[in-house]
Amino acid sequence: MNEYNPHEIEPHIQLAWEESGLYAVDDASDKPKKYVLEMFPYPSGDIHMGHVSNYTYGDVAARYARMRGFNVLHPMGWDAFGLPAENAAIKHHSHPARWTYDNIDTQRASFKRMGFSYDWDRTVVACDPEYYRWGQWIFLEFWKRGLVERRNSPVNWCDSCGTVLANEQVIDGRCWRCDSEVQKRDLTQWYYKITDYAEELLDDLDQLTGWPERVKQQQANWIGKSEGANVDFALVPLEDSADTEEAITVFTTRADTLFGCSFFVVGPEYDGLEALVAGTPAEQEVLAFAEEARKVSAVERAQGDREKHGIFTGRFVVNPINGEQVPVWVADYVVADYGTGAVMAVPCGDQRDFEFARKYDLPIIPIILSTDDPLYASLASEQGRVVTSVDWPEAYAAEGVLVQSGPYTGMVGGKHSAGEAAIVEALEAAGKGKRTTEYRLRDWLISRQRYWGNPIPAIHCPHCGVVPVPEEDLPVRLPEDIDLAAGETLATHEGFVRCTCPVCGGEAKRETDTMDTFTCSSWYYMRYCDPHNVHAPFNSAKVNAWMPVDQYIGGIEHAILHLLYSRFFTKVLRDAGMLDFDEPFTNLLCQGMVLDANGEVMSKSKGNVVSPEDMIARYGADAVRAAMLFMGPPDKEKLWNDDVVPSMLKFLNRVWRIVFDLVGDAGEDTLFDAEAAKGADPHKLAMQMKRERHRVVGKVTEDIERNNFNTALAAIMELANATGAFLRVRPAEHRVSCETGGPLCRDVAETLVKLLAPIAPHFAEELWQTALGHADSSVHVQPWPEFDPALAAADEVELAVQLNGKVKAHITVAADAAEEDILAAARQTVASALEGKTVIKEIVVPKRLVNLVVK
RNA sequence: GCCCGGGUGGCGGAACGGCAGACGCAGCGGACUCAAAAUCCGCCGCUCGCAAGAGCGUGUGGGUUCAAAUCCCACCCCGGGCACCA
Repeated sequence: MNEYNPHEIEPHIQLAWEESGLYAVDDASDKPKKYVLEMFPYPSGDIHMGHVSNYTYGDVAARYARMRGFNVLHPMGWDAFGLPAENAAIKHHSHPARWTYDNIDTQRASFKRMGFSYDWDRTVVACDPEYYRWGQWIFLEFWKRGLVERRNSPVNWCDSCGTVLANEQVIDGRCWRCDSEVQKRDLTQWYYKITDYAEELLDDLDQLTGWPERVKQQQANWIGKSEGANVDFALVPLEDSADTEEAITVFTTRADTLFGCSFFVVGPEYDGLEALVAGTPAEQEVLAFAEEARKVSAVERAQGDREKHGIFTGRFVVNPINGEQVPVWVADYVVADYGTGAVMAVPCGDQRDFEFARKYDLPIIPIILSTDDPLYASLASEQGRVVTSVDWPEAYAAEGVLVQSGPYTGMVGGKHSAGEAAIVEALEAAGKGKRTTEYRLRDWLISRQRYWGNPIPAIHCPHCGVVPVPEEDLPVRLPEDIDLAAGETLATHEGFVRCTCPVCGGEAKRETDTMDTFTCSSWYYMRYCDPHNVHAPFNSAKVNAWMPVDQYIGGIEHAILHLLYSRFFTKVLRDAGMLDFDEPFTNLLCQGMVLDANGEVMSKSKGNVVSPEDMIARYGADAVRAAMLFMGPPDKEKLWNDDVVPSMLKFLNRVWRIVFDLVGDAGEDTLFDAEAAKGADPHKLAMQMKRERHRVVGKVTEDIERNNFNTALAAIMELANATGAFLRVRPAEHRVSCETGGPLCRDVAETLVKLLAPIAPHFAEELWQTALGHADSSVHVQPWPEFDPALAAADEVELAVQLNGKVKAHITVAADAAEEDILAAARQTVASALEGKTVIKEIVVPKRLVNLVVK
């Protein structure tokens, strides 16, 4: 009897797969397509358990789809630009490319050892000029379409990374990569105008029925749509000024509360602040206050409830709804880059304004109330203005009824209320307001002041301005002769910077910023569909044939970043006529983190990292794969437990023996137990075996379809257990007969092997070729086992008998027994408990239970 | 504060409103063995009981239902996202 030895079989099977090109994809196949994709890795070094989980899920999905008869595209590549490579190069006095490609080699070897079924011929490496060239091409396309902008504005600067960051890369005021504090700086930078697509990016979330709710929610939060109006407040001129035309515009979602506006606030970053206070008595004080307020760091600002500070500017504006003059304050609670950087303050309806009014003793005018409020009756009929500043503990921000609001008194107020609509309409008619929508989403800042990235294809000409590099000159190559350790950068690299203007031919300077690494990952999944194209980023027909990705798998940390940017790219390229779909990823699986046994994140500094390579070396890749799948549902966090891996090896060993027993020669049964077999009914056993085989195939199929890999594997274990029990008592003389041996046993053996093929691919392949004798074929291109629900159905079922919902006994009845017969049997079983009681209701749930309600 | 998840044995986790704890780990007992490992068989939520059995059990408190881990209401705790966004 041979033994299962993963270390012997895995390498030679991997080699055989590679030599036969088993996983090469044929574009011309007439099978239906299935695109299974996992987020490509950053080549940071050896693979970790997060990679194992991510890519094992993908590999199971891909292998399963292949066996279901799909033409499966399952590629792999590397997200190879980025700062870690550059830092490593500086540290080791080498070149980022070297570190990157070394790590890619390491990871590729590990992925092969894991047995992942990629078409390696389609590999995309983001730092390869053959790839980044087309990223530049796409940049130029965006430029043509008016989606590239270069502008000066306050940006997030990370000093330790030495570059600016996109909003999405700032987490609680800190850099996403190095966690150091981000500062605000005024710089001229390059942007992709993702806000042009804000509306569609939000609306189309509804189409994504195959995405987890939490991811869609996060994107919706991030885009942050608010419907409201811009309202103009005319500035009251200073006495010695003749200018009466000026106005300050605010954005508000609560125009219904306009009658309660008792003051007006601009933020310390407000553009026109200097002009506003010029010549006022407190000019210097106000400017000093604003300067001080601007110094507060992003981290500090992110700390929730901060005390509000403000100062009166000495100026007044006119409330457009009633002509009242209200004072203009500068205060630190106004967000600079949202809306217009100025707000109308309604302390009655807004908690922040309320607190500010309390602190600085500004009027609070009640204009919206609940009808339950004791004030309501008096104010509803009141003709004059009532101002109160004491009674309320907090602002009334909910929906309510408007009072003291002129013609709008009595209307419903609140966001999107009738009162709001009426007032905005009146403002629009008067030319003092305009309905508008604001988004929290900002344009995507894509320029980075780093070497190891895709160069922005632009040229600065003293005569022609900033001009695009002509398409035929692409790619703008990164110079290889650069000494980063010596402090050299693209900007100091003479050979890179000096160029001629493509428009006038004069001397010019090349743009020295590179693109955010997320631009590379925003379209790589399209390149996989046509990876060797030298004429275009991709052939549209090929991409339209493969895309969208049917199953995308990756970490939740990209819920906003990568997934939002990719959706944006897809929509732009669609509008450019290159794509015929709206969304890139139909189904999304966000895997949970792999944590250590105590629920802690694995990290080198904690010393709790479990090495996948170590596990493979000890137990083989198939056991590692099975353990990862068995650990829990893919989208939940998994607490890694080393003990699960050997237990999976044990399980595979067991199946190994079972398969050989099922189809091996007579007399070699290792599992047969003569004592236990005495009196066994061979025919009945065979029927049970067959039923279990069909039931489990149905269950495994359903579970894999829903990505419930843990319960799929549990079901296979059930089949193995049932088969083991069957073999234990199977009389030797029946082992080749029609029902009890022969065809049934062979069918069970092949079924077990096929069900395990996506999970333990080497193991299944070896059994398929040796034990099952299919020496010249691969189990991975066999059809998935069929199952017949009729055969899975039992002819007898056990029902629970409940009294008042509590289980008291069990009865076994024919599966098709009549309800009356079932009830009769049930009553009889619990007869003694029924004595002296009246049955007032009887419930029969077919194939499950009987409940007798008694009194 | 708003919005998503989640809370089930010693542990990881299962359960279309229908027998809570599938499957596995750990533990306990047995077979095989000189012995151990491996393998095989059995037990394994808690409490009381020699047992038959009884009672209690899915974060807490209510409710709906013949029947609730599952549905509804209120609350507590844990994880995540957004947040002075007007």
